[in-house]
Parts: sequence; structure tokens; C-alpha cells
Amino acid sequence: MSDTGRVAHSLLLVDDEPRIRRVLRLALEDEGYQVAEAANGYDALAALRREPPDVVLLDLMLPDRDGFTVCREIRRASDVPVIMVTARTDSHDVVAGLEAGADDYVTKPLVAKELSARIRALLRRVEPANARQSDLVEVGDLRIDVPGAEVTRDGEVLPLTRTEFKLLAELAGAEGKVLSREQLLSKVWGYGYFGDSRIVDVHIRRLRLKVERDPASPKHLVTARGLGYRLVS
Amino acid sequence: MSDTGRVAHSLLLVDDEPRIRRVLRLALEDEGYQVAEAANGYDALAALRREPPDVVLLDLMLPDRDGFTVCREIRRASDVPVIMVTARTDSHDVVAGLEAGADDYVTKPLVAKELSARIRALLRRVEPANARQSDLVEVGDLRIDVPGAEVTRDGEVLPLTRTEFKLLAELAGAEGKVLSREQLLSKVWGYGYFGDSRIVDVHIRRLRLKVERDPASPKHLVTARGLGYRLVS
DNA sequence: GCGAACATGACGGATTCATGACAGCTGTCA
DNA sequence: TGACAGCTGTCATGAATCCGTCATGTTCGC
Repeated sequence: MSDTGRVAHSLLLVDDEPRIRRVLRLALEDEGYQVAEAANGYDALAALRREPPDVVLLDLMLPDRDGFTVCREIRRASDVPVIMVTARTDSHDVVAGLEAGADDYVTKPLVAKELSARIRALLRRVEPANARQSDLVEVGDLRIDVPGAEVTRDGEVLPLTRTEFKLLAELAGAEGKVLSREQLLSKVWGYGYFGDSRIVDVHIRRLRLKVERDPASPKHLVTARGLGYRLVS
Repeated sequence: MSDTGRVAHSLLLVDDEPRIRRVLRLALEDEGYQVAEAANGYDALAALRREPPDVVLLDLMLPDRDGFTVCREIRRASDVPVIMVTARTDSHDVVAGLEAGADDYVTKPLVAKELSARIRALLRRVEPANARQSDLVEVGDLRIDVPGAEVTRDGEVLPLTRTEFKLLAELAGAEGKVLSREQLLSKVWGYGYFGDSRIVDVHIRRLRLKVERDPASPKHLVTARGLGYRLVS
């Protein structure tokens, strides 16, 4: 539960004013965060899928899209914590921001210590949920070693590729729940992948060929027709 | 996935001013929450043990102990979401409140809509972790695993299709209440569906064939002539 | 007994998924 | 650098099965 020995938390700072970014970045780095920047909504979404941060700090006034829209777009594929950081203090904006999916809403001028405290409070709430994925998952005769990126059956290592492993690990982390193609796409391929969702089918097949004893009638990687796939013991 | 049919969320309102409690209670009940009250830290902790709420609203100025202390005491025994509600706007207090374990910190004078939005944002973040229990519905000898999209009887999996499953899950969520064809149409088929409502009959039949031991005289999926259908144990 | 409401069985179109093939890309190793 | 193997995403095809509709039979309430 404690943060000892943990790597610095990463933030994505989205604001169109270079000066504000600079000030905030310095203040936040001072607080021990690792800060990435984006100047508009488009860049933010790209950065998000390239390297998902622990928290997004989102300004409302952006050159391309407004922050509400960007927030909704983020939420469409990601659960990343979002804090709206803006000069607009009107209560309607606060409500709109939170309704758009933001977790918190703070107004400029900012006090760095307070922002940092709010980030910590949010991380405290979110971290346990992320940590819930245990390091070793056993499903039927499969042992999935997540940090080791290795899957064994009867002590024998199965030669999975990276994508195959990430896919299997996601399904294993969901404890038998059905995951839709879209969920799997955003988790395995990353948020913002726009290709055909049939790619999931293909990789499920490749996984089955390696993981299932009889790939023609899969026991573990089960199809939920019209819904997605799930992993069962 | 949706909250349809969910009971109201419960709040515990901790403030020593009866007048403020009254105003807040009315405003929050108006927003659809179920509100309990406590006038001091001692009562708050007792109420928390007796009947844990979904969210605690905690004033800083309390007659017995200050809010920071109460918050820390709450945290010692519970992960319940806490929002500090206070007149003290000083940034140091905000930081202290959040460091004491609060999830959010809002200052009076309050805008009910904003407070409500912040409560919703917090619940949105917390709910998925708590949701795990209500995911499994048992009706008679049927076990309906909603996230797993699976129904079992005597440990045996019933091969339901997507529509059949959604239909059964809706009926199961209503606990013996009669649901009209129109209600079922809008919940299972979605609001935009304009076809014949007899489609419900057909799927009820298909469900009976798979779910009922004697489909000719259904025990669970009961017809309410002229009204709709209901699921009974 | 009559009409309305529901049950039943059948059918064709539409979805959805499995499967195998293939070309582009990436990283590796000589 | 160039060859090469392995990984990835795309596509076409075919099979399975699901779904909405309809016609007809049955039951229920009055």
C-alpha cells in the first residue's frame, strides 16, 4: 500500500500556454512527479495512447477542442484519472467538467501544494484498483507470470509473442469476465488504435493454437458471441 | 453496465450546525441521495460503524474533535469516500484535509449541484471496486453471472444467446416485478427499436426452452397476461 | 362461445466468428 | 549493410447461429 521504492508517478499536462506549462511542470517536478506535456487536445490524445500517464491535468481552454470534449474522448477508452485545471470558476463549468468524466476540478490561480495534494488523494483512491492485478495468475493448468512475462503449462514455457501475452494477461486479470473487443483493443493495443477490431479474433486464434490442448474446441479462451471473449478455468 | 434499478446512494452528513444540516439534507435528498446525519465526531464514527454510507460529508469544525482528526480516525477503519465540507478556504487547510485522508475538499458557501457532481465523480471512481457482489444473481436454481455473461443450473452452463441473456438479466434485476414488453424492449433492444413488441414473446419462449425444466408449464418465466412477464423463484 | 392475448414452429436474411493466406515491418545476426 | 526469421495487421471466404417476422394454433378472461 505504501509508495516506498515506487517509481515517480507520471503526469500528462495539457495546456496551450507554454508559460503556464513551464511553471506547472517545474512545480510538479519539484513535488516528485514525472511530467509530460501536450499543447492541445490532439496531442494529448496521442500522448495518452503512446505512454499512458498516472494522471492527466487538463486545461479547459484548448486551441482545437474544448476540454470537456477532450475529457469525454479520453473517457471513451480509458479510465485514467483526470483533473481539470482551469481559470473558469463558474459552478456550471465545474459540474460540466465532472459530468464529462473528470475526477476533480481545480481553479487557477493554482497553489502547487494543493494541486499536488489533490493528485495524491486521487492516486490513493485509484492505485489499489490497479494493484489488484496479482502478479501470478493460475487458470486451469496455465500459470501466467505477469512481471516475468511468461506462461507455463506443466512446467513448460509456452512461446508467446508480446501481443499474445498482453492479451492473455488482460483476460486473466478480468477473472472470467467477458471483455469486449473494444476493451481489449484499448488495453492491449493502447487507446487510440483505430484498426479493425477483428485483429482481436486473429490473436485469440493464435493464442488458442499455443495455449489450448485442443484449439478447435477451446476450454479456456471462450468466445462470448456478440460480446467478446473471456478466460475461464 | 448501467445503473438501472439501483437503490439510492447513502450519505452521512457530519456537521454541528442543525440549520446547515437541514439545508444540505434537503438539497441532497433532492438530488436523489438518502441522507443520514451526525452532529459530532463521536456520533459520526458510531453511525459509520452501524450503517456504513456510500460517502461521508465531513465538516471541519466539530464540537468534540476537529474534522482532520475525525477523518484520520475514519481512515483507520474504513476506506469510505470522504468529502470535507467547510468554510475554511485556506490552501493549507485543503492540503491538511486531503493529507488526513479525505478524497475531496469543497468550501462553503456550497452549490448543491456542484457538491452533487463531486459526489457522483467520487462514486464513479469507487463503485467498480464495490460492485463485485451484486454481479451474481440467484433465482431459484439459476445462477446468473452478469459480467461473465453466463447462466448455470446445477453447475451446468446454459447456452444462452446474447439477447436471451440480456432479457433474463433484466428480468432477474427486477426481482419478481412484472416488466412490460415496452420496458423490456427499451432495456434489452435499446430505445431506438421500433419493431413489433411480439419479438419479446419469441425470445421469452426461446429462454423458456433453455431455462425451464418443463417449458410447457413455466415456473420461473411467468406470463402476466395483458401486462408483460416476470421472473420468480 | 368469442375475441384478445399469448404460444409455437418454421424460414430466410443478417451477423458474427473461425480460418488460412499473405504482405509489410522489425529486430537480429552475420 | 543485407539477408532472414518472426511478428503483426489485413483480408477473403465459409460456416455457424442468431434474429426478426410471419402464419397458425392455443389459452385465457369475460
